[in-house]
Amino acid sequence: MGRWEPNARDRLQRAALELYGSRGYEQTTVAEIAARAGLTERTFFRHFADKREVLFAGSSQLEELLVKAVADAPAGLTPMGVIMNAFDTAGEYFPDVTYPRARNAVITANPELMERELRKLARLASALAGALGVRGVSEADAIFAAEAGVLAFRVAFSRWVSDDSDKPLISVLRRSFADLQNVVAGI
Amino acid sequence: MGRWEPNARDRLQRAALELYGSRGYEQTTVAEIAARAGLTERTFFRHFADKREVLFAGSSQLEELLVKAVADAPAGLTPMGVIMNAFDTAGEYFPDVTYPRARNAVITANPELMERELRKLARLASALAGALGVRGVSEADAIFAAEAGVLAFRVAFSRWVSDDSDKPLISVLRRSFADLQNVVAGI
DNA sequence: CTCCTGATGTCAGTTCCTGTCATGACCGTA
DNA sequence: TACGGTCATGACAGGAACTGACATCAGGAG
Repeated sequence: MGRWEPNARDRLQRAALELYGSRGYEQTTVAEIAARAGLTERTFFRHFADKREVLFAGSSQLEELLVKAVADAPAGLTPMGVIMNAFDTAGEYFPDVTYPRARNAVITANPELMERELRKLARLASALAGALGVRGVSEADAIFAAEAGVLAFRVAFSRWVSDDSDKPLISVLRRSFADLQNVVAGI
Repeated sequence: MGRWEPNARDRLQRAALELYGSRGYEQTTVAEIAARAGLTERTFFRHFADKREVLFAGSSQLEELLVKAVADAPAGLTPMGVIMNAFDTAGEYFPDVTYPRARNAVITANPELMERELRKLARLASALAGALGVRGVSEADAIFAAEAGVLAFRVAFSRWVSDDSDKPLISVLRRSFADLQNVVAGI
């Protein structure tokens, strides 16, 4: 596989996160990222579709993990139960808070990066709804359960990275789902 | 106010929607939009921050309307009740489906435009959560109620523009909120 | 050793977007 | 009427994001 210096993709991701974090996203050029990784601008765009995508390489892995968890969930659960069960497994996908925290700080600091984050989460919700559909859940229920799950996850993630107490993500997630259910239930 | 040919901003919006719709967003250049409106590229960027923003001029109006509805809601309602009440008034903001339908077709056809749409909805949710906070709702409850409301609205809007029966938006909205509540309630 | 494959480099070009200065229409005032 | 101020627009230059086309170069297969 890799000839030349290996792990070009990883080096680009690392260089981008460092530069976005120190200098800011807008003040960083793709040429600078590539140079720091010992590569050229053209090679950057062979690995990542655009300047934002370099921060979102792992999102498809998370999506696959969650979709698989939905598919493998035990029978007899409600749609929302399946989703909550799936996000429990996502808690293990984020063992340490330091890297997600650094990445989150960069993303929340820039509207363009937030846009991309929201797009990835929308794609995740769509994939989860599809996986629920395979289980026989109606399209409407699947969409709402998946979107509600992503909403709870998004809030939980935000709480998790901005909290100093180093609680595990899974406990924050459970609390988040409970809060959502309570609020939505209130007429 | 307006010297020269008036309504430059409107002309730009119209030209953009037409070209995005016929030729596609990516195949349309800003210079072409400006030329169709009888203006120059530079003037386009004086009216709109970027090539996407030209489709989202009305979103701040909707936000103001909904925030005001939250602020003016009767006392004694639950957070979710306040939000549902506010979105009822939004139904009147969209009397006719034809323009929203054309706009929606353009947006859903392009990922970059979808990103901007999601950002606008996230901003709307944040504003609504803030308005709930002013009413004394806790931050957690405010965020979940606002985000859940925007979720129900998003699904309702999507159903509304893709439905041929020309049901009024408000009835689709109520159905959407009810579906969301039912699904989220299920453990 | 030679051929082939695939990752990278080089270069030209388009488009988005911005800064800067010039222009010209409208308005108020004398 | 004349004149100056204001402000939307035009004209121009330039940076940076991205893309297509072609060259190059390391290593593996034969």
